Amino acid sequence: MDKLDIVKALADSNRLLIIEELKTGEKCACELLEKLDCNQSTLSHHMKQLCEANIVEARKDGKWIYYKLKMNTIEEFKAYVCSLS
Amino acid sequence: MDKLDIVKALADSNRLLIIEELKTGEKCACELLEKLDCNQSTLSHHMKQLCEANIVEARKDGKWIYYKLKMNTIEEFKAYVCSLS
DNA sequence: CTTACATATTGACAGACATCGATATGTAAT
DNA sequence: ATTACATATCGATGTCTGTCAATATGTAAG
Repeated sequence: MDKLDIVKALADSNRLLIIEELKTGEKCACELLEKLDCNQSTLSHHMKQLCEANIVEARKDGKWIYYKLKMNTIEEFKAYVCSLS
Repeated sequence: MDKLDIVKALADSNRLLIIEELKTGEKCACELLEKLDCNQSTLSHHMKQLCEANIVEARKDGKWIYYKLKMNTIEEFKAYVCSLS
């Protein structure tokens, strides 16, 4: 886990919203797109960054791609934040 | 606490280093400057951002300014990260 | 095989931001 | 008063990044 990659991936209002959505469970890209005020290509770009930072993982099912939070990484990041106090 | 402000303030390698330094306790700007590979004005700029995000607080003592982690904010941010899992 | 749909990629662009040198401000010592 | 030191601010610059339109790729249905 790279802390810097993670915080950089979090440092955007749309990506924080995406994470908020994924807290309630797996969602496909088109569901996420409905919640955000942005273009499809912009969403795709954000999902790529979240995946590359290992915060989110993707699963393909037919023509849909489902995303969910990657708990390993989140736990590691949580441990880092806890180490600050 | 604004999550976005916090993650944005964390999303820089020098500022992560600063936080790492402050984990061990209060330090003045010149001590931090020794640890970072940057200019004095750059450090000052980073400290301003960390203070404005309420991650760090400053205390003036003579000609020195001492910085330390602001635990209130860190605890709140920790609560957010914990809410993700 | 054609059409429709879901998602990714590319290229362009504007705004954000890290960095620096120069300078200003404030403080203490001589 | 002057000098030395600690820190902040300003202005300029180059790089990074969020955004979009256009296009490509992949998948399923008709």
